[in-house]
Amino acid sequence: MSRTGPKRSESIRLAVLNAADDLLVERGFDGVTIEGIAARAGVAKQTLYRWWKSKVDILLDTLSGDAQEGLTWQLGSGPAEEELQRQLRRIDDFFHEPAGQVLQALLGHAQTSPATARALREGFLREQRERDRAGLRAVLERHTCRHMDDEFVDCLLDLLLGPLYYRTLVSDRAADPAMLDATARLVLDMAARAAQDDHSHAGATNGESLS
Amino acid sequence: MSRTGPKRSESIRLAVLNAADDLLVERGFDGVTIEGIAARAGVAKQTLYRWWKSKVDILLDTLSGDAQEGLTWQLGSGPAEEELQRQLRRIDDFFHEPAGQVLQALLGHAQTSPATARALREGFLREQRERDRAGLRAVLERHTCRHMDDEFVDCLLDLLLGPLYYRTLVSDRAADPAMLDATARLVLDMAARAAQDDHSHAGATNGESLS
Amino acid sequence: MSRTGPKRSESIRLAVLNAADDLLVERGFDGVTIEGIAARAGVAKQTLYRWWKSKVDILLDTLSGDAQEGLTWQLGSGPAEEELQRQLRRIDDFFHEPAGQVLQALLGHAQTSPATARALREGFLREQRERDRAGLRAVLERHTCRHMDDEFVDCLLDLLLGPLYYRTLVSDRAADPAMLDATARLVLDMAARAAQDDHSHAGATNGESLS
Amino acid sequence: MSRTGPKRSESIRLAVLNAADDLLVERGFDGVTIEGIAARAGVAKQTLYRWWKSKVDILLDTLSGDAQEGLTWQLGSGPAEEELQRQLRRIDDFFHEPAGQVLQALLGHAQTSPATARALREGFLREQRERDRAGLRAVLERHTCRHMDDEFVDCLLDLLLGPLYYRTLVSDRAADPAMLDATARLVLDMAARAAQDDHSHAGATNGESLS
DNA sequence: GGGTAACCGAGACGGTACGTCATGTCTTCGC
DNA sequence: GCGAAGACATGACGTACCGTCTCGGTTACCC
Repeated sequence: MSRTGPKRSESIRLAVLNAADDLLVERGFDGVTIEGIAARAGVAKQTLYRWWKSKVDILLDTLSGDAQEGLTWQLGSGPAEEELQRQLRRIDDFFHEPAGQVLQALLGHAQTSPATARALREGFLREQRERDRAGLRAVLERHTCRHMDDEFVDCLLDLLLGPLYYRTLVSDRAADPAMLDATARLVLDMAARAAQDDHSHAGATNGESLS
Repeated sequence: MSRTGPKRSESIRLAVLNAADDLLVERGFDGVTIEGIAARAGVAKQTLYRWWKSKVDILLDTLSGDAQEGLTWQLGSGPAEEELQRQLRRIDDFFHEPAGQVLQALLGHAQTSPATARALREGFLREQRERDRAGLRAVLERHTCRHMDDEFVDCLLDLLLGPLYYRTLVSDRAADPAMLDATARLVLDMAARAAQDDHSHAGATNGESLS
Repeated sequence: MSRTGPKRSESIRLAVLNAADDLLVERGFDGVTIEGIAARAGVAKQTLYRWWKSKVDILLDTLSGDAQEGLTWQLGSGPAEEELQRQLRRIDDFFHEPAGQVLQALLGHAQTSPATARALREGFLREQRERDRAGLRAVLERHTCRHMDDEFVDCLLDLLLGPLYYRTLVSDRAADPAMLDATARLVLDMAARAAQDDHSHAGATNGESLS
Repeated sequence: MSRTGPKRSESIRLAVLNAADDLLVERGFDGVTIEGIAARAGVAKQTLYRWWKSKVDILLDTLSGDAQEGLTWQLGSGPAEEELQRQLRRIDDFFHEPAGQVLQALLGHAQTSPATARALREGFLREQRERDRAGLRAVLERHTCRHMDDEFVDCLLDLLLGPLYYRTLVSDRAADPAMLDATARLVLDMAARAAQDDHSHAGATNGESLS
């Protein structure tokens, strides 16, 4: 006894996501309004409220489509250091694309909106963390010929991504290629060192392996 | 031709800053409104507009007073590693205080407001960077017995602070003490390595010294 | 070339009329909405639009069924004055029944909606006027033993019903029995007087017979 | 400790009342919307909500200014019958003026809105009743040389005005001059008769004097 | 009995107006 | 003449219905 009646219009969904995206790029986060999206998408406000809880919800929806590809690890066969550097540059580039600006705006809003923070972290950021973990692990394991457990990879990810995000979100100084390269190298060094320590205590916890 | 009449009331200024601070903690950034501040401070809206350009301007004003102390380097005589770790923990703690929440909120708003970004960076963040640079340089120079030029210290600062800010702003996972310690150690390692390289090419640029 | 398929459901029609009636009594005219009727009757909006043009149309439909009986003249064999008084009280009672509230609401709406006014007058009110005319004429002719022409009866009807409707629609003071009785008596007096005049000029127009 | 700040703008008040009046005449009661009034008066919605509770409240406000004059008794020195007839015609004319349409619309709305009904009756209608009572009493007392108590005059007012209002609100047949004249005469007759009865029982109640 | 209409519930959709809230400017008055 | 109180135009908010439309599912008639 499934429900009857017309089905949700996919074309409307896309029009809305595009309108939101466009407005964000053109006018910034505060320039994105429900009324503006509705007007630009040629859609009734009620239609927005029917399918999304808020404008943040709409922007989150644009992320799932657009951001994935821009942040995916494209692994090659080069040296580990190059691979990491390449990925850092991809992330840096991503923040200059529309999808990246959406992410940046949402990260900004998340600082003051617990609901946004929660939604972002449990949704996009969790998935992205998984992609990043897999990507970094692949690089590290090929580099060190060792298995890396999740906690350790997570920690290295923080070290790897932290400086780049810091510059992007806090300093807004263009991410310095040299600094990115240094970051990549430090992380590899640390992984290598940990791998050596691994001979004796394989199952070492994150905390111990760092000390 | 100096102006006459009553002078700006300092007590009003403080009442306003406190009201803004309180509202931010209680209701978040969007809960801070000009009208709300005026009502809570028992002050007319026009008085706010007379002395501040916007609510962001008010919050920036609270930073200058409150945030400085919370983020100042309190140098001791311990090993460099401990000094850095201590400072990282201080920063981490700071973000849980009201002043830290103001900074976090402003950083968030800066993601989508160029005006806020500019004001924040040219004001508070620039000064804070100077304090951080001086603090870190002092630790490093005592540790390595070498002079460090600004660009290099800046780069190390990004590496030192990046992961902590990343966790705070992006992941919101409580900053892991082990990770903070690892960060501190990596930065010291890198500084030490650079100091050794320094024998031959003292004036090396940032980029070269990292390669 | 007769059509095929299921026929209009009478049970739905009744459910709709009842729902409309109930809503009107419970929530007043503005509380009667197409959506509300549909929901309460367990019916799709489209079904309403298929059979009725508007909510006013629905309410008009309830009148034809319910109001007729409440306003019918039940002639007895008593003195004319009592007959008229009885009928005035029946009308007064009617306005306190649900059907009477529907009529009152529609009369109200008709003040500002030409379409409603037209529909009401060409439908229910015209029929009611005919019933009233027949009823009053019967009473008067038995009382005066004279034929009354339509125009004169209509005029007397206005005099008879006017004060009651005025109180109901304008003053909302409970219709005073004494006033109703006085009204009835005045109308009879006037009819009697007109009947005397009638000896000489039988075909006198309404206007003349009143002067 | 009186309040300070700018005072309510009278020009805005008038602009609003005029806009409401105009819209009512042009587009009918449902065509009068808060947004429409605001737009036409060149005023913010908030300003309307500041001073009036609803659009009905605005229309009620227009009545106090405009309707008074149109419905005032202008007593002359002619025979009582002429005086009453003249007043009835004035009322009839009034309903074709804008102010009369406002009253008609509000009377209509009052049928289904207890709040409107209450406001209208406790405000405009009560005052109008007092004017009418004074006017009719003046005519009757000059005519009969007797004092009339309020209840009796009220009752005669219902008889006098009822047919006219009935035609206006219910039938919408143009008010027939002959009928108006007959109404006036009947009321005078009744007053005269009551005046004769008055010799014996001066303080008779309304009910008794009618029986 | 199988088409073939129409009926019917459900509800998506573009709209209009609602009443509320905060904005930033302007005006008035009291100290 | 400063500063409070607050009126004002503006514009987005989220809600409620409007009237139209598109779906499936279900009758009921007709061949």
